[in-house]
Amino acid sequence: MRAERVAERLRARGRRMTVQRRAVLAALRALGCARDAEAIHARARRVYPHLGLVTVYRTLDAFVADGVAHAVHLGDGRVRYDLSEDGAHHHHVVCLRCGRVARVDRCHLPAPRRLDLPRGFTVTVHRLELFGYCGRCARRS
Amino acid sequence: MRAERVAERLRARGRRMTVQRRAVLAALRALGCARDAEAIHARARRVYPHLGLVTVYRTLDAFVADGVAHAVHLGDGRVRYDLSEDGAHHHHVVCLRCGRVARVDRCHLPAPRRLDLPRGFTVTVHRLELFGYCGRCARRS
DNA sequence: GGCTGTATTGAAAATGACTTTCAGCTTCCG
DNA sequence: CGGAAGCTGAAAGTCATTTTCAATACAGCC
Repeated sequence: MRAERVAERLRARGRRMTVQRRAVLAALRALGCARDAEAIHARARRVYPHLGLVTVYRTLDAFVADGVAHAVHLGDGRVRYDLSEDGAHHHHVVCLRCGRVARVDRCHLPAPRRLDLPRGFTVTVHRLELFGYCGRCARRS
Repeated sequence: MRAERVAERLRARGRRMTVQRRAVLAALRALGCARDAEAIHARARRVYPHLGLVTVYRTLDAFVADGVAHAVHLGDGRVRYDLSEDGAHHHHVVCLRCGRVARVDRCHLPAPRRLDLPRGFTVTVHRLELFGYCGRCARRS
């Protein structure tokens, strides 16, 4: 998603596009897969060195609320973020040894109506995270 | 899993069974689906009122390490726990409105070899969480 | 049934990932 | 351009969880 497209989305919700937010956007784009606020902060500072970590948190919240990014929860107590790409819902595989995270592009979950859910429940979103070993770590262990 | 079976598992790893751990085990059994440390603490105190929250955290860690319980991550910044039942791997559905959590018993994920993973990756575990609305909340919104 | 080495416990303090507060600054609608 | 409303950074605050530490209690061994 280009900066101007993101700016539009933000404005549509009464938010503003700022230098800081552009820096965070650039960092998200540059880093790629599921990075946490600190990594994003560090990277964004290359573009805008005065950027505060607090601003990164606030920007990421805004991005998620407006559908520009989405949060990834790997269960290690910190939230990671991915830029939303149009239509491409995806998941992640995490190496249990080195922590590397990679994308899994196709979503293999059966349609919600085919899951046998407890009575009454309707499913609108799901999260799937895979854990295992990357090639390099598998060879070593 | 009965208390004595749990005691064996703990001892097999050089750990001990204590009154406190029995209380946590009873609480896990009584509460059922995916409850957090605080809820478990509150419940376990009915049996052993002096029980400290710290002990609950430590006990849950031990249980998870020894396969007596497992952690459930719903992405709200606190970890929940389920007692392990023999063989029954399951997932959860969470109501986005009232927060109710229910079990989804069958696991619908294709076999790992049928997932197209990034090259080199091997998957050993996965986590799947579903989100949507329970019958009561769906009716109201 | 005691002894004893070591795991376990609870209280208090520490940690770490966020969140809030607040005064000053910046966007952007008009 | 003007100014209301959104944003920013620093410092302080939350909150779930972890660590520290001295006292206690399991459990294998006489």
